Amino acid sequence: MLGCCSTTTDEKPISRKQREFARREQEILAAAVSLFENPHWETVTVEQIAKKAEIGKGTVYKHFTCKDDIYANISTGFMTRILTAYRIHDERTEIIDAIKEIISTSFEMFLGNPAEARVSFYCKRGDFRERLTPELKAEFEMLDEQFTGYIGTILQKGINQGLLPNKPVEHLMMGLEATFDGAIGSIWNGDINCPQVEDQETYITIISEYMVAGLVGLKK
Amino acid sequence: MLGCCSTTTDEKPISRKQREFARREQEILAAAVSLFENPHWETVTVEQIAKKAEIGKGTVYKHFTCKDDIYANISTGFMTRILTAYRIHDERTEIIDAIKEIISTSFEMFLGNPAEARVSFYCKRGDFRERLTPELKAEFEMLDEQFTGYIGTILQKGINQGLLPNKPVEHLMMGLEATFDGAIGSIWNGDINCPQVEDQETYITIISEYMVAGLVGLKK
Amino acid sequence: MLGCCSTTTDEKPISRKQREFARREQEILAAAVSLFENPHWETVTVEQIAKKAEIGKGTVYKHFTCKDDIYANISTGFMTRILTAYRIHDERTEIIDAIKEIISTSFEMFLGNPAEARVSFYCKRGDFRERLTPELKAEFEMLDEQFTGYIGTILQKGINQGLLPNKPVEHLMMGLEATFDGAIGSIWNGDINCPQVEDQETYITIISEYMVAGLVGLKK
Amino acid sequence: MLGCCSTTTDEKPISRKQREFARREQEILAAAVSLFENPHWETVTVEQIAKKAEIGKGTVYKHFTCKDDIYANISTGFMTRILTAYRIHDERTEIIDAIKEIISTSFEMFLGNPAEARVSFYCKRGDFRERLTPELKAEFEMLDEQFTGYIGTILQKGINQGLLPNKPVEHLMMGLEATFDGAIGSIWNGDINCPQVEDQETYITIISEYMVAGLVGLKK
DNA sequence: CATGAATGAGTCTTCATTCAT
DNA sequence: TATGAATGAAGACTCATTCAT
Repeated sequence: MLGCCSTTTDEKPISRKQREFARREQEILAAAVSLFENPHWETVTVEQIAKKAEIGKGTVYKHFTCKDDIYANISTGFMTRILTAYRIHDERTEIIDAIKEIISTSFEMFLGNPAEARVSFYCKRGDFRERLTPELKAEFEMLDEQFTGYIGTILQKGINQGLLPNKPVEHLMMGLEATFDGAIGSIWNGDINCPQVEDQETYITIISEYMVAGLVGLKK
Repeated sequence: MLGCCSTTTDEKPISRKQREFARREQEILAAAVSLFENPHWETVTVEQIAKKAEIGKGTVYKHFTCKDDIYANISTGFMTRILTAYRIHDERTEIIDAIKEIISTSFEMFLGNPAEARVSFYCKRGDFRERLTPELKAEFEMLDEQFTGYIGTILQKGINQGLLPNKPVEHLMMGLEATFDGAIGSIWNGDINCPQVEDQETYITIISEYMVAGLVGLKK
Repeated sequence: MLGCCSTTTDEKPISRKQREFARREQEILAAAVSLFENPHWETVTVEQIAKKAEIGKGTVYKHFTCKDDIYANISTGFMTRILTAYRIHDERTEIIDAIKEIISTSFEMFLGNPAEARVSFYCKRGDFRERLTPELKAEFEMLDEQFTGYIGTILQKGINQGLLPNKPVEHLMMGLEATFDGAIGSIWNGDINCPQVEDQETYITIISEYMVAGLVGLKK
Repeated sequence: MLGCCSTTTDEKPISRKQREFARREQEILAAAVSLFENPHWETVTVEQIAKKAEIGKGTVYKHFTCKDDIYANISTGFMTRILTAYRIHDERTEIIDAIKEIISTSFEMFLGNPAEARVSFYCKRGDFRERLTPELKAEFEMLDEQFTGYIGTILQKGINQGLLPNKPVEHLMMGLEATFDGAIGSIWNGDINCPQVEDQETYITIISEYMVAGLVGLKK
């Protein structure tokens, strides 16, 4: 009945009222996301979200047990959408292209949805996960697995085809993830990190090439 | 004359009292650092710092104009120490080894001083830098330049020796920095990112190799 | 919608809850006023007001955006009451009597409601007005106009009837206001100013006569 | 030895050191006055005064027991200077002119020395006087008496000459003082009180005329 | 005497969460 | 179910005054 309900498969959507209630949940999340767009997203208050969603503050708590619950739902929703975006290009047979596709899709999703991406970053923190209810925790773990599973499969194919170094896929993924996370962080926070670069796009190109190079280069 | 005074070269530390005052400043910073060790470092209050340093709250404000001033001083101090650590191995002639040295030194410094490192990360944020006084801003910029200067010189040598791709050193640095930042972030935040890894050391080894590979691999 | 709402004409006070909320606002103001009674009124804290009103500190901020907002509402409320008090005697035809009536009503209101009067004095300060929201600023200006309008009309009649000197009513008002303000200030602050006087009433009589004399005396 | 010492007649100014000490006191007061020039004078801190006087904060407390003591000394000094200014025109024989002279001198002194005047206003407050040491209290009382004595004598002459109404001089003074205080207050605080007036000078002229008119007008 | 470092109570304001209607 | 008023702990920062050197 709470935030996480959006992911449970409602077998029998009983009635008008229930549908309305479900829709309200999405409205709250949408309001939150629109407010989180600015870099000081952590300072957005529950009251502001409620106002933006044109509902009462108390109602927010009918849908989400606490503020963290809102964060969590934004994050899981976003992660799900990324997975979906990945799968659109599933048919690619060239492994290296597939990897590049994943990288570029990831950049697109993160930079195109800064609010959700920022929240998702926050939701990766260990201490955040600790605070979560077991249900949400499990949901995050499931999504994490889907990510590693999806990317891991592709990397494994690359290894099998001799395109990538024969190392545990988890290890290969670490470098990718670290570079991606670091790059995104730099873009969000920092004038400091990418000053000589004319624009963001160039930066992303450089980083993307670096990611692939690091992956392939490990081979020897 | 306040916090930042630690960086001015006191030509003649006139008296006992002045020395005591300077020491007190270090005690405050040490207290802050010890408190920032925990992942919730941002929630540490000035009062807690004062209590830890066994002084009154007001005294903290005799040394630092505001909380941000404390952050900034921890960060600049840490950055200075890293630069010093880099330079110890200055005599290395093998470029690739020099790069590896920088990477491992960085990991050692960041993971060995999590509090200061965390704060330094925070101090890289653009909005933080904006809030700073011109003096501190300039100091940060100077340190930033020393970093890019130091690493840039080594990378340039690598390019000249044909060991690294002939690209602007700034571009080469971006990948390195992004991966490093991302890896550090993963370690701090996350159980999520390195689950299959037995220990942190392995993770660092993997990332370090990845960084070098990404650098060298760009060549072709 | 906050503090100032007391002055908007609630067309349909929709519900019990709304009425309760409005009442609470009055209770806060009443608590503040009762606390402002003592001469150190400026040192009264929001917390004290809240405690007196038997509510939480945070609740105060549901009704008033800041401390100044409380001051402003007390002042506008008081000014409105004075205007109402003036108008009770509207039918007077003797101009000099009307003026005396205004003077004595003013003294009664200011001395009978020292807290509100003191705050109102404070709210006349230019720097206070600057800090105000445009809405409150406008409300004050409106009230100021009503005051000058009301008194100005009477003075103008006096001029027309040849009872008062033919000068701009604004000029006539200045002397009145200065004397009144000064007298009130003396009473509030000072043992110093009226020592030989047996009691306050005598002082007021003297000042009132002086005010009228100054007004009429300018004629020649 | 403290602030108030400046008014005791040093019978034997023993030596260099003592003179230096006495001069220091004047420097502190001068620093304070220069700082009190701005309308937010009450927010000036002891530290600011010390810095301006180019001495240590502790030294201030060697000369003045507390902040109020500084206020008091500024006020008594200013009051003394006003009395001196009054007496310059002592030879005037026309009573009405003498009164006008007092009024205009007062305006000149108060508007020409806003810092000292403001402080003096503050020092007239009953609660301020209460906090004072008996010595300072007595000094203020002495000065108050000199004021009432000086002006009272002139007014009495006016009464004797049939120029002023035959009332207790104290009563006559009350109106004058109230108007003067109110006018000064209006000028300091207020955009509100003198809007239609082109400039301050006009306002003062109007008020001055009003004061004389009030005085003389009481006659009948 | 001169100093200025140290103090800590006191200020306003914010906000996630609760709960009665 | 929806609401929004109420809560109160918490936080950054100030400043008159003291006191050891």
